Amino acid sequence: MAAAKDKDVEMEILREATRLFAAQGVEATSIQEVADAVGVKKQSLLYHYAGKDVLHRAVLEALLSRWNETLPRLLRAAAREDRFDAILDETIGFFVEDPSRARLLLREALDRPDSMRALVAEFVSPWLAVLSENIKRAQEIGVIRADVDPEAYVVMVIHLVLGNVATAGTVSTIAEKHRGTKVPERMVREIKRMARAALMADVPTQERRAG
Amino acid sequence: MAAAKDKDVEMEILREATRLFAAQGVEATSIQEVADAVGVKKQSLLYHYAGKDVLHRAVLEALLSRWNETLPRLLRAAAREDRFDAILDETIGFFVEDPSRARLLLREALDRPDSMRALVAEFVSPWLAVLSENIKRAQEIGVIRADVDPEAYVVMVIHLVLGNVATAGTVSTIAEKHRGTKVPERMVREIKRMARAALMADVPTQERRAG
DNA sequence: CGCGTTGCCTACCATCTGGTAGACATCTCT
DNA sequence: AGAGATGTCTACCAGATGGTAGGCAACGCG
Repeated sequence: MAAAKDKDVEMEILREATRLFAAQGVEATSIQEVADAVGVKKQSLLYHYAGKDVLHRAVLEALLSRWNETLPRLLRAAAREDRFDAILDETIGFFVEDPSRARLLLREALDRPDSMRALVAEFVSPWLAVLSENIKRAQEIGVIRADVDPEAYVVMVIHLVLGNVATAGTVSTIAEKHRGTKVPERMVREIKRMARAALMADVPTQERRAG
Repeated sequence: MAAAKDKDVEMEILREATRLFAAQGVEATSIQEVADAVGVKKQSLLYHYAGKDVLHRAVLEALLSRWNETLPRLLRAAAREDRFDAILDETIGFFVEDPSRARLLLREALDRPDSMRALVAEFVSPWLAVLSENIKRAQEIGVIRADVDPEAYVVMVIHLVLGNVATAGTVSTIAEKHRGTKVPERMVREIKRMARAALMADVPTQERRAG
């Protein structure tokens, strides 16, 4: 048995490496640890990924290629009518689906700012450009507040999503007994509310509490 | 020379450790490295701080005690009329003054969620309670939007500040040629604008662009 | 003066790190 | 069947890590 299972092992290594790198950081995770988690000897791992840096790159590439699969859906969403909620939902969903993604990216930004900048330039900038262009056009019509700084605004939303997902159950725990690793629904709701309120000119917020 | 300089060395160690821990993470920073940065032998460092964990704790305590010095000013600010801007300015200022603080806290949240939860409970929760209480009262008067979730809102603002400061020049670079380590003024402005817009019922934003 | 304390040092150590070399076994294709 | 590729392993290594043991000079103080 090879052809089928070989890929399985590589995928498994990638999955465990992603999890551990996200949880502890790349430097703090030994390839030994990854190998153990997969249930294989370190040297077998080194056969598939020639070095730690190779594994590291592979993990990032896997993450970003997944993101690139989501991008088209985002752009399609941008064309629809309720684009704002759709885009935000897709983005939040992507990270909530696997919080390791948020943690990994945040760590990358902290640990290797330069290489992160390159990744951002390649994978985020184009998407950012489209979004902020849309915002600018909406501003001209007056649908969106004129004082919004489009690029900066998008960055803010990214920080909201990444920060909340990555540190779910830590910073967020302040407001929640729920100490799980998942992002409390309450936080997701506030992200959306805030993102919308900071953008829209007046907006009758969809749900209105009895005040 | 002893009594005076001794403290100097300890402070110096603390400063360099803070910087390095923030930049690379605790696990990824060897005490050797810290000692070199201070210009002292590793064993001398180990004389002052019996172990790496001791040094680590000391760094965190130093940071949090600085924060506790800022707290009173915040609460005083909360009593004033323009409290919103004052509080936000103080908070942003605290982290911008030394971005290591933001990075360190973010790393702690990622690396040791449990110990971070404890720190949050001790140093953030009381302050959070006061703020959200204020927000709730303002909601009753109708000064603040009724759909704001006070605790969640404060957490969001924290994430905005921490995220932006910690990863300044990385995620934020998207929108800036300015690749320095400082937080672009543009981002600070958008944080404030967003925080305010998400909170206030209508708000004539202080500066209004020609639309 | 003598004696303990303080601060910094050299020397050393067990352990773990990423990585190499090379022995097997198995699977693939002619 | 036989040759080469493929995947897993044992054995090993040089270097770095956190930490210990202990020497030694300078100082404070009786």
